[in-house]
Amino acid sequence: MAMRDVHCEVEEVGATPRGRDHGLVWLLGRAALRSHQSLQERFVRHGIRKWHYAVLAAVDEAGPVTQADISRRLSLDGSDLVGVLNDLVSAGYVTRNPDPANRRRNLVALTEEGAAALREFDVCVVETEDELLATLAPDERKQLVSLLARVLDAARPAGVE
Amino acid sequence: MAMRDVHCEVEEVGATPRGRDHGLVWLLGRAALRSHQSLQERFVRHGIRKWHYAVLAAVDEAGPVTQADISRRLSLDGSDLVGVLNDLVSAGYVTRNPDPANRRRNLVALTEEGAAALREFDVCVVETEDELLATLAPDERKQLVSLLARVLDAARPAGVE
DNA sequence: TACCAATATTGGTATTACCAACATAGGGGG
DNA sequence: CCCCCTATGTTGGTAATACCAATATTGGTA
Repeated sequence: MAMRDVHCEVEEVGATPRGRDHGLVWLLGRAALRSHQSLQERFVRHGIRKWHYAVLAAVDEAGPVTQADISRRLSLDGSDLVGVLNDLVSAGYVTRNPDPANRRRNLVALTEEGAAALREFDVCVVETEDELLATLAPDERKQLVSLLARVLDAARPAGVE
Repeated sequence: MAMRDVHCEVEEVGATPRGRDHGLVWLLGRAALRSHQSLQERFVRHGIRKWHYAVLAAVDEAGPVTQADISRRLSLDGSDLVGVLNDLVSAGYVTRNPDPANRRRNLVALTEEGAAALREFDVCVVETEDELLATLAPDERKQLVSLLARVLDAARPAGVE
């Protein structure tokens, strides 16, 4: 890795954050990593990963949708969605059929088994969140979620949903 | 991927979270991803990635330290640290010399250039955090950081630092 | 001395996010 | 109607990350 020479003058920065350990980006990254691992640990017992759950939930909430819709809604690359759907179809959790109105599109719909499985998987999410937020009071949980949602809205590129 | 059959009875779960979009794990993951990308975008102009910054900061704060110390302090795998240090040594940002007191260990120390570069890189972090937290009031920023730190402390396996 | 633990290093793997290319199909303007 | 442009789904590849296994060297210790 070729590191570029540092040539800028920096004598008046003064904004050096004392306690770099507590930077927001750092904390976000570690918290996300741990929560993700904790959730995946539960999902793996059901043979799924987080995107399987996210796609199931999206199809459940939006009714029969096209893959492009799911992709946009979840900010999941279309090519990655294909693999996830292959798994979900194999498991019998969703159906994927061409849209008769527009034969480019596939309509993805939740099956009975998919709906039942989704309720199972929801438990994993609830358990993980309870574990993570065990030390927080209920109003603090709401505060954290609210603050994170606002950060995400601000960081969103341009009016995506 | 072989998905296990869902056989458990779920009739009394009732904890299905309405608004799955707003689950903590989901929000954490997306926020971390976006903030990480925003930071990396700035770091890449200096030819570094986040671990280079983290290691530089750790060496700066802890004085000359062994690689094992850095590894534990940052929860960074020792093998990954080797590569990061190779880059930092090549760039002249740190020195890595055997500890005369214990020849298994390497002592990593910040150079003048490393210290100057670190101050440069700090600007990237400050800019990224300002961008992410632009919509939050100062006390909300502190609240978010505080809540995240508490979540992380709770999720920490066992007395690490 | 002989065994065990710590350290640094090499190499490999799995996951994730993303990108490029492509074939197919729709829609719209000439 | 034909041509162009876009949207869609699909395949394949890449970079970064996190982690794990094996090893050589060294320290400490029973």
